[in-house]
Amino acid sequence: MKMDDRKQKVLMAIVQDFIATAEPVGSRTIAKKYKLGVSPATIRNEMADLEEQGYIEQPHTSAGRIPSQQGYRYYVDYLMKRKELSVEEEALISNQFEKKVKDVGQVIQKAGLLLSQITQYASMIMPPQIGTNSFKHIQLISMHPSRAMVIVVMDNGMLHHRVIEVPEGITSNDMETISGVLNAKLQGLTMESIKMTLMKEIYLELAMHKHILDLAMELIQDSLLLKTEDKIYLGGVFNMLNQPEFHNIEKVKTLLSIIEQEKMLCELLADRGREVGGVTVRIGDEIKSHKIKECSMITAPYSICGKRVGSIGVLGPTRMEYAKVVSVVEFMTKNLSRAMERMILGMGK
Amino acid sequence: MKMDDRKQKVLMAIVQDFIATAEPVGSRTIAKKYKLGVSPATIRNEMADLEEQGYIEQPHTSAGRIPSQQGYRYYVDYLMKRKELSVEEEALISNQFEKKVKDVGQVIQKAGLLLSQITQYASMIMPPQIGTNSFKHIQLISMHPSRAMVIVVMDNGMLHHRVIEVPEGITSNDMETISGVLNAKLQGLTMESIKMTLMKEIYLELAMHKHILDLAMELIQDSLLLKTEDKIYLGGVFNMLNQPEFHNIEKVKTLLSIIEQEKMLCELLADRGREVGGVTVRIGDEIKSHKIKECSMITAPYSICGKRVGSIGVLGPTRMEYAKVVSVVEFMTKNLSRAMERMILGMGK
DNA sequence: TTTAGCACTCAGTAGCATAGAGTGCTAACA
DNA sequence: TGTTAGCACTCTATGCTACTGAGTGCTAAA
Repeated sequence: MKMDDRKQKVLMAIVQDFIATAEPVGSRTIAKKYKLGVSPATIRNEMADLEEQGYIEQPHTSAGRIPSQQGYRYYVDYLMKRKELSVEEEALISNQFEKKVKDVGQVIQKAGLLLSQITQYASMIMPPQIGTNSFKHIQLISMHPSRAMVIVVMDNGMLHHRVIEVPEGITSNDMETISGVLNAKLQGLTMESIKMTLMKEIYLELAMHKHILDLAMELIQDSLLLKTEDKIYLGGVFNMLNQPEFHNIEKVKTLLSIIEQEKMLCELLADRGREVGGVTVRIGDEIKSHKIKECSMITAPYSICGKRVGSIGVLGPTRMEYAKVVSVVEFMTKNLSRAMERMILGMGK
Repeated sequence: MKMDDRKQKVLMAIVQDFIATAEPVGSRTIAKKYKLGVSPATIRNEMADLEEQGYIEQPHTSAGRIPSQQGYRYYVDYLMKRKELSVEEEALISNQFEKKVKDVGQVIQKAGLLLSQITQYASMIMPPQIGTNSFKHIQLISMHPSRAMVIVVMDNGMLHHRVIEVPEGITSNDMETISGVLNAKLQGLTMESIKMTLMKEIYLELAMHKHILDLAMELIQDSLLLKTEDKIYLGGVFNMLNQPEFHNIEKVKTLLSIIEQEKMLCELLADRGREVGGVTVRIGDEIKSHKIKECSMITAPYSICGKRVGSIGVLGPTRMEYAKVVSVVEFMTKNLSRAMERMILGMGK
């Protein structure tokens, strides 16, 4: 694993140059551009070694070298220096998050847009998961003689609703009663605590409205249990088309067909692999989908009051500007966390 | 405008063949495949006429003919025969819509998915607009000493919510009072009827809570006025990549960059141009966006209880299967209308 | 009015030579 | 022992040419 200092410099030059140009890098280029103080011939020797060790590869004999997956990994783990955001970029993000927003969805959307604008790759954002949050309020609203809307509010501000069928003859007053009882009994509890015992208690109290109660409970359960909402904000996928590796339509197609399978992406976002300082970098095959090829993914969780509630991520070609994206993603999680907290808890403006 | 019978047949053959193959159509092909009972030479003469009149064009001298925009228009207006859906397709749609669904969003999503699956083009669906709907219920819920959530329910089942800041010291009871008054005064009214006079009345009654009332009213206004939500469901954009006209990356890029500007699409969806039997077909330039090239759009409104509340549409290359898509779009609006009605009004299962 | 025949046009493709980038190896050098 | 210059070699990319084939438009005959 330990590597000669000069080899590291050569590898770094190759990775950086390839990231910048998308062209295989030759020994002459390195000697000229990165002034290691040695001749191309020496660099060629180093390159031969690096290739033997698996850090770089050659598309064909008369071409320069490109980093292998292992090469990128070494770069990310040992060589890369964070590239901080420019003042303008930081300002752009901060500004956007200072503005008033209506709801969680909007914040998510904004974050996604920024992320893809700044990185020029695709962005993915998983909205706050509510699996372990607690129940805040339930409201039944009569919509029609035989229909009612159930609204469930979670204490983190998320909201779920559904229209259900109710037997005719249930009055608005009945609904108020049911809402009242449910609120009194369930408020502040997490799903784990809503045990059968408790349920029985409520059922007794509201025996007359068993049917409607069943439906309401179903929704509450759904809201509380639905772990991974399988919804995910995807943005800037089209940026990817500007990357030279996607000038080939076939590649674009496979990429996009994957991206449409949101579920799988969700899992990837949720799972934190080898995380370093909060940020996870997955390179090539490390994305455990045999179908995504030549892509890397950088993800990080954001939190509300220190509790991780969701993740954001950037998907780009393996030839990705890791140094930059890692910084952006990190900065974004901080801002997103803060914005979420402000919105939900009512701190600050 | 009147056209020779045989010319019509030739034009029809050219349009149909080009739609099917995406290759310029030659005189020999027409003579062989479409057996008009005349020789290629005769067809060549007809084709020369058709070209002169602007219905078809030639990419280059030694190629066959392709329909011009005007040619497609003539085809759609006078020649095309609806191609009804297959039994399987109808069943697929009906089945999907019979299933239980949670909310409007889900129905919309389902419709979009079906539309793009069946047509293999991109689908666009505008959710029900609430501009003129009436207010059903408002609920204030305390989330935190200085934050409350306002939930507004419209009588068509749409729901809007926002977290607002409230002065500390407002109790849950106060909120109940406010909710109560607002509900009593506003229920069933459309925005048009919520006039200043009425507002004053409420303000008097709730003078003590002016601030929070302002915020609540703001949300109600937003919910009621927000005409075009500018949200739109887009699906199956990636299908388009299978169309040979989009094998050129540049075209894909311009197409996709347009599609990202949802707002403009919204306007197109909302506006019904030359509508025939509920369905509007826009060919090429007729889509009033100078940037979308070589695309056609087929749109139709769906309704709830006879009132048009939204639109659905399909976007594809000008070389689109008009006959099929028109039928699909029409069939889909019917099903979507029914599903919406069922969900919101509580008819049927 | 229709058709057969024919010369003409032009995109696409295959073949071929050339240029250029980059390598690996060897031998000389510090 | 590590570094470098020189050189032969490999392989892609590019441009050129010739050829093929699809399809046309025109003319003259049926």
